[in-house]
Amino acid sequence: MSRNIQPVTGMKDVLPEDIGVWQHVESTMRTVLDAYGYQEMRVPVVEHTELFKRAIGEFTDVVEKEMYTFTDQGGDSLTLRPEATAGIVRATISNGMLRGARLKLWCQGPMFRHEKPQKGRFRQFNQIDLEAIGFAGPDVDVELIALTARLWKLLGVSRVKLQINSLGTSESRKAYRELLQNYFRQHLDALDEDGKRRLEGNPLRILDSKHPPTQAIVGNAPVLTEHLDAESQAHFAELRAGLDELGIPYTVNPRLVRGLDYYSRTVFEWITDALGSQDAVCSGGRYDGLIAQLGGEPTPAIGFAMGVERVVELVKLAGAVPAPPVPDVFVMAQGERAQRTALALAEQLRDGISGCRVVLHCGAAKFKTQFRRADESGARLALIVGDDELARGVAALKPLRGAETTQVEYPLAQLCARVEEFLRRAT
RNA sequence: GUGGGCGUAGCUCAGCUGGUAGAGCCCCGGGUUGUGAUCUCGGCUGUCGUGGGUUCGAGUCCCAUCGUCCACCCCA
Repeated sequence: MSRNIQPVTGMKDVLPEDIGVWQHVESTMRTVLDAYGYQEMRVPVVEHTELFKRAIGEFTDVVEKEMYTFTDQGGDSLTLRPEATAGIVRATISNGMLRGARLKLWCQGPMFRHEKPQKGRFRQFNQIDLEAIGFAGPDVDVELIALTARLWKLLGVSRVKLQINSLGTSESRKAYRELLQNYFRQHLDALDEDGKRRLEGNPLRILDSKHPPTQAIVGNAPVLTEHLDAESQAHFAELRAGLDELGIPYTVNPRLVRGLDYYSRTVFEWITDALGSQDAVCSGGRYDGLIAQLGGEPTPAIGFAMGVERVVELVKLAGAVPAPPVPDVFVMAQGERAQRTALALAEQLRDGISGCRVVLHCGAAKFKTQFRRADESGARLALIVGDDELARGVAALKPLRGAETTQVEYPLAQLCARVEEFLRRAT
């Protein structure tokens, strides 16, 4: 056992027993994205390290200590993407897609962050990522959130709550930041280690502290939403009005500060109480400055990322997991000649009946075992090639798991018709 | 990166205060049976996570290390 090759820490296999939920989540999401006119695109898993440093922010946790960065054989510093927005934005610039365009894009795939794994947190995890580029909002902001709300509805997920906030423009945030620093400097003794460290680096995060003495101070701290520039305030008001109109419940959380530097104005987060301490299921926001910052022509945009593993977990908890497909016909045979015949018959069924799910039990197992496998497979019909049948050039058809055990034999020429007839009767 | 719990057959676990390993399920084979349920008989699998140490002797004690789970942190 110790000699076996271990999976890499924090990287999980998705086993067949779980794949149904994944596919359900993915296909439901696809349906929703189609309904809103979003187009899929695919971008590399690896980008130049520089891209993430510039997009996410050099002094964020993600960039400072969580990236999988390596030097390739050519001496370039490359990084496994820790999030998707940077890559998408880079792609729109690289491919000359901007130029005043209105882009509604999405992509899906694995992201990588070297964190310590725990419940709902992995080093390789999947995100569905969506970006609306070229839209200043706030109408798209509302639509984007409506899209996510629709997804929860279709997936039967109810234990999620929406929080929203506005960070203002980068200028007004800078001003607020100074205000906040001044306030906390007057209450230095109430801050814990983390708080003191953040005071210079990212004072907004102190608002999120779980440290009780810090929380007490936070209560009287200046509130971000009260220090927004006028335009951002109007933007935020319209966002709220839009959500109200669509009947999407939310709470304004003035302490909601996204961890990546590029956000401005609208930020939102769907949180859950069902997954332990990793409670963010889907979150995003507006990043009006990012594209210009990465060298594209100034373009407003908004997007979000959804943690697929976490959504899958929520769907499982809600019990809304669709049943896996069941074979139509289970073919069994014993002996070399019979197995060859069975193989041919199975092909005949797949040829003759479109979409027919045929499972073959090849091998030396006895019919007793094969019947058990057939039952376990959930198949409705068994097609048996035994010695008797072989000798007479026929096969036996037998309903499975029913009370009746009548065994009927058919000339092979009529096989497809008979099977089809049976399957039709069974549904 | 910091803390705590856990690491014994494919799976779930038992193994008291140290004396070189067990149960159930699964799997394989036989019997019973209206060939697939039930029942019954038999069988297989482990360097007890890894490496050191203490001891006449360690799954059981000590140290280290790795893995895993949960929390902090951070975030999807």
